Amino acid sequence: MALARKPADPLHAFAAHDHGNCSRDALARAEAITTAAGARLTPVRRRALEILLEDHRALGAYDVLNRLAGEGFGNQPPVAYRALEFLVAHGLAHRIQRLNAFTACTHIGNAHSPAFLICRSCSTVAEAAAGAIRTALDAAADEQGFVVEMSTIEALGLCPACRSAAA
Amino acid sequence: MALARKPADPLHAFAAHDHGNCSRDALARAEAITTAAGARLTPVRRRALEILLEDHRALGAYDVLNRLAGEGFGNQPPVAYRALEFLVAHGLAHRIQRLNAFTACTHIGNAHSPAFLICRSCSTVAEAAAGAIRTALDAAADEQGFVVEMSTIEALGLCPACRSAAA
DNA sequence: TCTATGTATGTTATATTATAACAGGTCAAC
DNA sequence: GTTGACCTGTTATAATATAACATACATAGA
Repeated sequence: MALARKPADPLHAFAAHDHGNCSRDALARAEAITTAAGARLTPVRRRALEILLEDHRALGAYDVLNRLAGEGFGNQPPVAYRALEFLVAHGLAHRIQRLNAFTACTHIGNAHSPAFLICRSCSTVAEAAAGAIRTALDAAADEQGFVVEMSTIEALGLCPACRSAAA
Repeated sequence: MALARKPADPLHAFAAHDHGNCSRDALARAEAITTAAGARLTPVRRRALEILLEDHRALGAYDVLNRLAGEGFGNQPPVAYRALEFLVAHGLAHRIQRLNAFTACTHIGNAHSPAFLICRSCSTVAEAAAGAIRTALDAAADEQGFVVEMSTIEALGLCPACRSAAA
C-alpha cells in the first residue's frame, strides 16, 4: 500500500520534496484524524483541503471558494468559510493572520501551534517548531502577570531559494 | 514644566498608572519624534493618536473614523486609514493583526517590534519586550534557512486583573 | 422501516475591513 | 508669487467575513 509510508519527518515547505507524496500523506492523515474525532471529511471539506494542499502557499477564502464553485459546490462565501473553519478546527489547516488566508497544515496529527515563515518573494509558507519561541513568549508575558492561552507567531522574510536567487 | 518628566519606564498597560501622564507623555514624545523625522503631526493625525491613547485597547479603523468624523474631520475611510498608517509608520501606534485594529504605542521612541499581550476578557493590549522571543524565532527560522525580516507576535490570554477577577 | 435528531449544505442578505483614483488646499523653498 | 511636495477630502469599489434561514442528508433508536 503506497499510503502506508513512514511519515516524512522534519520535511518542510522550503525543502525539495516529492509533493505528490506530501499531499497524499496529508490527505490520508486527515481522513484518519477526522474519523477518530467522530467528524466527517465530507466532499467540500476534503476538496477544500486538497486545494490548499496543491502547494505550500496560503489561499484566501475567496480563492478557495472560486475553485469550489467551479467544481459544482456552492458559490457563496459561507461554503468556503465553513469548510476552512472545519479544517482549522481539526488541525488540518492554519489561518495566517497577516495574510487573511489559509494554508494546509504540514504536520497533521502533531498537536501544535507553530510559527509561520512566510516568504515575501515566492509566498511559500512553512511551519517552524514554536516550542522555544512559545517558552520565551510565556516568560515575557509572565513578567506582566499575563497568562498566554493562544499565540500568533508569523514571520515575513526570505526563504532559502529566494535568498540565493537574490544573491 | 509638567511634561518634562523622566520617562516612566517599564510601565505597562496592565499596571495601575496615572493614565493622564501616560498619554500626555506619549503625545509629547510623538511631537518630538515626528519633528525630528521632518514629518508633521497634523491635526487629524494628532487627534487620531489622542483617540488611541484614551485607553490601552485596540480600536478598529472605523471606530477611529467615527470619532474623527464626529469632530469635524472627513468621514470617509481613507481619512482614518491614512492617519493610522502615518502613526504606524512613525512608530506611534501598532497594528494588531488578530484584531484588525490599532493601538497606541506605549514605548514611543524605543525602536522596537514588540510582542502584544491581548486580554480576551477586558481587551486591554500590552506590549512585551520581544528580544528573547525574536531570538528564538530567528533560530527556528534559521534551521530552515529562512531569514526573518519582520515578525508578528501576538498572544491572547488573561491579564492579571481579569485573572484575579475570575478566581 | 420509519422517524426523530443532529449535522451539513446552500442561499439571501448584509456587515466589516480596506484601497484606488482623483480634486482641491496648504505650505515652504526657491 | 510660483513650483512642488504633501496633506486632506471625496467618490467609488474591492476584499474579507458573518448572520439567519431553508433544505437535505445521515444515522441511531423505535
